[in-house]
Amino acid sequence: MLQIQSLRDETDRIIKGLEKKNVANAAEQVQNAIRIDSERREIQQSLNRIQEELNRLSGNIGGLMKEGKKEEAEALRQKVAGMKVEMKELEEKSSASEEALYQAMVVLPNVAHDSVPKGKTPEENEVVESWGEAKDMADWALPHWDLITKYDIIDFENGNKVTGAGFPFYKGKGAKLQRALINFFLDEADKAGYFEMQPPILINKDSGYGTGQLPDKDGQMYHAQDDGLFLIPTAEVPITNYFRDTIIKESELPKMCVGYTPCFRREAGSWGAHVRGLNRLHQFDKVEIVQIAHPDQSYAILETMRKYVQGLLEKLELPYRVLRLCGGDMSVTSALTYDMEVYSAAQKRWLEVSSVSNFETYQANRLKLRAKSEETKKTYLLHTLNGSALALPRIVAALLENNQTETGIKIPAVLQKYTGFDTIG
RNA sequence: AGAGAGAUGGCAGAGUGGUCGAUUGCGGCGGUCUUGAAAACCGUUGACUGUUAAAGGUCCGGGGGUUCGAAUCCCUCUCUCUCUGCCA
Repeated sequence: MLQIQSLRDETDRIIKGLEKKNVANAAEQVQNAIRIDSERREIQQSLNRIQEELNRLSGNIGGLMKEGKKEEAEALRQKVAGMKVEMKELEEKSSASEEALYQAMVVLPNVAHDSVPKGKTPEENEVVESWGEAKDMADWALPHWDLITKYDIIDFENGNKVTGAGFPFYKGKGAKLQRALINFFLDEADKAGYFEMQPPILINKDSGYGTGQLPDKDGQMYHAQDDGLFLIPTAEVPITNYFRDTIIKESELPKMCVGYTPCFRREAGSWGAHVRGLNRLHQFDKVEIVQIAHPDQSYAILETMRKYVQGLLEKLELPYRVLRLCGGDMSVTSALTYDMEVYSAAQKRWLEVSSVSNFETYQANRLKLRAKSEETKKTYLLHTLNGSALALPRIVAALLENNQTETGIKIPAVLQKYTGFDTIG
């Protein structure tokens, strides 16, 4: 959630940033929130004055009682009881205006960073970098959904039977490849200074709210209703929420964490021909990096995070490009997002394998994730960032497709010590 | 899952209706002393809101209630601990 303070202080910048996110009537919405807020503060102030008076008189009653002046105390008590009606009214007004402000604020997405290109569709994303050769493949080259059947390493049929669509079994060398990738990603993150965590994969409502999945995107998460818990869509949720309601020492910044988890997404209404095979699943594995940063450092850190992810793709020898997402393709909570896409020659398309974002204070505001300044002793909101490093299924798809020969699939050199084999076939 | 106890500031731990936002200890920070450090002593040390700054207001697990007044009484939810049961 945005901070009302920044709507007041930087109205124009906020409106511009929201317009880039294609918010309809951004100026009106912002002005409306500011208006509600100033009404809210007025009500708050009258309420505070009444409370002050009431506190004072109540104290007086106590004093009179002690001195044994019963009649005076009784008279005062009746006067105060009358004031409570007025206070009750103000309290109701106050909470109504708080609710109105919340409603006005919660619908606003994060403000796009200056560098975010305008645009509505993925076609308007900006390619900022690319690496490797996106070459064509021979006629005999197969898409991964045929390769996994040919080598019997991933089994959708039995996943269908046991659970349902989008819940495959990984088998034999397919399972080993998954395990190898997870370990490779975790080891690399460790070397880069990330602190490894194994978070819970069920989260409560407060956590879903903290990182922005709730209140409105609960349809994307699996819900364990009896217990009020949700299966995580990404490790971002538990790891970022680990820092919820905390005040971090400036000397401990930035916090760098990495975690491997399965991820669960209902993906309601997003199925079609282009999501065959591993391109979209209900359950998949991902290694996620999260950083908590000082506001002055977050954009430099965002760059190091994306370079880190690019390094992983290079070690895996996968040709990729980096996109700076346009306002219309970014998530609600993000201020700037880079997507990493790997080229799949056999599918002749780019596959998104990682998304690295800076959320600035949008999540931190809900999380109450703050630091305390050494100098001014004041608390301030931190910036949260995260990125996939990396999501497994599309990496597997790209590895299978790009490294296939007529007789088998070659395992990239860096992975061989993890898999224990150099070919699937 | 059953029975009981409990939830207070970074931590420990007082406080059962009236200057309690909260005694005290530890820790942290500043200072005195010291060549330096330790010890000792003195001071300081929660968050949110509000204001130019103040004043003021809110917060003692969450929510609701009683009362002129609640950390303190009542209801409810959540969580923790101990014992019993069960079990990777």
